[in-house]
Amino acid sequence: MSPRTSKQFQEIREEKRTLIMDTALEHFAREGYHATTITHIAKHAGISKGLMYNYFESKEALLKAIIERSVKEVLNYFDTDRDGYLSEQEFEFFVRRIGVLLREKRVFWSLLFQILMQSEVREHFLSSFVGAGSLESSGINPAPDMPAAQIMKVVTDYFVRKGERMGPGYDPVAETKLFLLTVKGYAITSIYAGDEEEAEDEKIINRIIEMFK
Amino acid sequence: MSPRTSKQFQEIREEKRTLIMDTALEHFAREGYHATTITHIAKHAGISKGLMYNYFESKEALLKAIIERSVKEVLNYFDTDRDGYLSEQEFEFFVRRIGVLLREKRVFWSLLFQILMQSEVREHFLSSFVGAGSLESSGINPAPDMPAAQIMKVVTDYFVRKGERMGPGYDPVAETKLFLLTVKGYAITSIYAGDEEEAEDEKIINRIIEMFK
Amino acid sequence: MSPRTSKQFQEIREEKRTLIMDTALEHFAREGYHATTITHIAKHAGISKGLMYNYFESKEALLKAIIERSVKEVLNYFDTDRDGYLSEQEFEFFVRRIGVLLREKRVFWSLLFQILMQSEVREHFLSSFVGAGSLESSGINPAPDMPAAQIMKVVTDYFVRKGERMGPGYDPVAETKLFLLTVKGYAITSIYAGDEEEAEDEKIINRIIEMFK
Amino acid sequence: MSPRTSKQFQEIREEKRTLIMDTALEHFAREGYHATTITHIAKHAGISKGLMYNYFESKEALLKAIIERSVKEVLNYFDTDRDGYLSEQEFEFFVRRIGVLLREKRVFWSLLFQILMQSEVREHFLSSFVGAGSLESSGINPAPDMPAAQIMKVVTDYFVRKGERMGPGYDPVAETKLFLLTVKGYAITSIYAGDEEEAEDEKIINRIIEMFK
DNA sequence: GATGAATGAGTATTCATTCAT
DNA sequence: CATGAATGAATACTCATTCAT
Repeated sequence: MSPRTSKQFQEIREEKRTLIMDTALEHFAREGYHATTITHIAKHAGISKGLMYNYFESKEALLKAIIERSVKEVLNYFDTDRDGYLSEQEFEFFVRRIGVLLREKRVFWSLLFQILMQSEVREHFLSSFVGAGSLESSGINPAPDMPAAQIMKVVTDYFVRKGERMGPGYDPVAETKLFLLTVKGYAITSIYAGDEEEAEDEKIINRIIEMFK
Repeated sequence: MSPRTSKQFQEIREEKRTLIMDTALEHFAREGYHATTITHIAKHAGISKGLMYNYFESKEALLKAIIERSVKEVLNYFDTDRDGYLSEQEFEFFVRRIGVLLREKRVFWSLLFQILMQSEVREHFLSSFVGAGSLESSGINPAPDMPAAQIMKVVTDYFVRKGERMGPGYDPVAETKLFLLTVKGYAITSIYAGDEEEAEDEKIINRIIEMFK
Repeated sequence: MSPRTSKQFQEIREEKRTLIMDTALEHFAREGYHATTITHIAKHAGISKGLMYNYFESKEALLKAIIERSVKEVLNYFDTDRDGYLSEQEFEFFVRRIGVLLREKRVFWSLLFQILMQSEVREHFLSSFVGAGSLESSGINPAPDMPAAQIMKVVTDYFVRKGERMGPGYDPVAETKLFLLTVKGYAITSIYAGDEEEAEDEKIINRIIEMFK
Repeated sequence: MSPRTSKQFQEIREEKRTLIMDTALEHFAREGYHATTITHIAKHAGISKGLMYNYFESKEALLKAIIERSVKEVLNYFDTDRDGYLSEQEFEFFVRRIGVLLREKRVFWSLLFQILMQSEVREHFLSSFVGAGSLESSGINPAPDMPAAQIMKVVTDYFVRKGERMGPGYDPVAETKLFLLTVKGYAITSIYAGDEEEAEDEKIINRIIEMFK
């Protein structure tokens, strides 16, 4: 009988927001952003279309919120590396973590790649939180203020240092690019592989570590 | 003034068909399939909407035709390898050819990847001419009747043979997967890289060859 | 701490009702009835949407209440004239009072005119308390039971009497119409004029009085 | 069998455009802009909703087109006065013409007034072709480049000249304002009067001319 | 063959209103 | 009394597709 406290309201909002985002992510990833209708999302989330708009200003805003959330989570995942230095041992750990991350957030990555593939959409959407060009191009000196760019820098530095160790025959720039490209390849392979193939993944990760450590 | 022969008609038809497909490909790739309207394509191709439907049954049919055509071209490109055997020298040639192919048909690949990323769409569209799962999964024993599958087989065989050469420490299955994944990573990197970065591509290709030859 | 008396409750209710109506009037007038949302009103009145419906059955009912209240106030303003007779001196006073009234309730008049301009809406809304056609048409013999109609009658009578004084060249019906029309013109000019122009209003009022006295 | 010529297409477009605008004007005026739905307009115009958007970019664009067209027609109506001088005889003619104009385009005026009454909407819509403030405020020296402003100037000049004729007791500014206000009053009275009352209009016009000539 | 007007099913979005708490 | 989450009917707008000419 007594009215809901503002804390209760807060909780309801948070829960429902998450529910909507999770549902939407799933469908955006599977059917594509355009092909997924708000009606569809609402139905699968068990709410009315109208309510969606109580939580998100628009379909695009919903997409942005999803990406923003996941990017934040991913970056948090790498927070331990923020000392800006990657030792050989840490490098191995780093690569393995990428593997875990890909498996754990498969649906999100699927969506993210999809979006990155549309040149028109890319800038409009991602520049703000990923740092334009940091993930998709192989450019090496990215703007240092973006979290994603920081990770990039850490990797680059690792290969530069390795270059010092390896002598003049070693090209750190090319090696960085090759590593990044391999990671991307691993990523899309991993994202779209059926679950039954996962078992063997370990071997591939080991080989990648072996190659670039 | 004299009435055109039916052969001339045929040629005009073929030209216009190509024009439409080229225009559509460009826009599908840049703005995405859904975001591209028939009106837009028709306008940029310099024809009327109605005529579009004279050449293609539907928007989907147009997309299918585009993919079909390009897949055919790509496969023709590898026709020399149809003897089913890839020598070490041929392997190097094979990898370089992939690089060329990616650069030459960037727009198409951009579109293809986009489509492959949508799990729902993938099966519906591609199973027919690429062979389900052949490009996107790393599965190794594909159906042998598909042209894409044949290329796959050639590659697999190459690594099996290399395995025999390398001794028991060498895992051909893992190595094949690693190679495919590297190629994919190279592909998406190459497709979405700006033109200014192309210059350095050669080094990467060389490194890949070195790694897997 | 002691429980509020029912009288206090009543007062609170009345105050809140007034607050809602004032807020709504402001927004209805400025942005238009349709463009103003309940959410907007509630937010600006500092209450919840739900509470709004505790005080008013519907958006339309709110509008009706606003108009009703203002019409009542306006008519009260003219209560002194209810003796049904307008002397020459009283006429001057009457016209000046119209000027004051327009300035004091600008926002309401703005809303009222807006509503009166929609033929479809007019009858539906206003017939009940203003008397159909009394304000917007120049018809001269209105239904005598409506307060607005009574004012109309007083004015008409004034001009009839003036006609007796002025002789056969004078047409009281036309003169009444001209007067009403002038008042209307003055009204919309006054309502929509910027505040800086108000200063000169006095001259206009004087000229109107001069013309019709 | 042969395809339509571009001239035929032109004609079809022109006709349908007019049909849509006429239908929409009618409904906008009667029910108000917001309350009139596109579906409603389309149904009454005997076309599909979709076609509406083939001719007008949006509901708002439709409204703008309607106003633009009518304003143009109205201004053309006064084109003869463009010599910038209004003699006494011409003044009489001018006033009568206003009367005719109001009767002939009643529906449009009804719509225009409605829009002018919403302060929020006014500037957004009308500034461009009417000249901001020229019709609704009584300011006297309007920007001289707007057609509506030119008419305004002609009127103002008329009263200034009359002031010279009338001597120091005559205030041309006040008189201009009074005239404009009377015209506005006449306008709204005329627009919203039923047809049966039109007959008597002549007398009023005569009185207005008498008063201001 | 060629055109673009016309259709209509579908899509995102809005908003008055209800109701559990 | 008070809240704001939830609903759903309505609305503007889009676009692949058809078809008369």
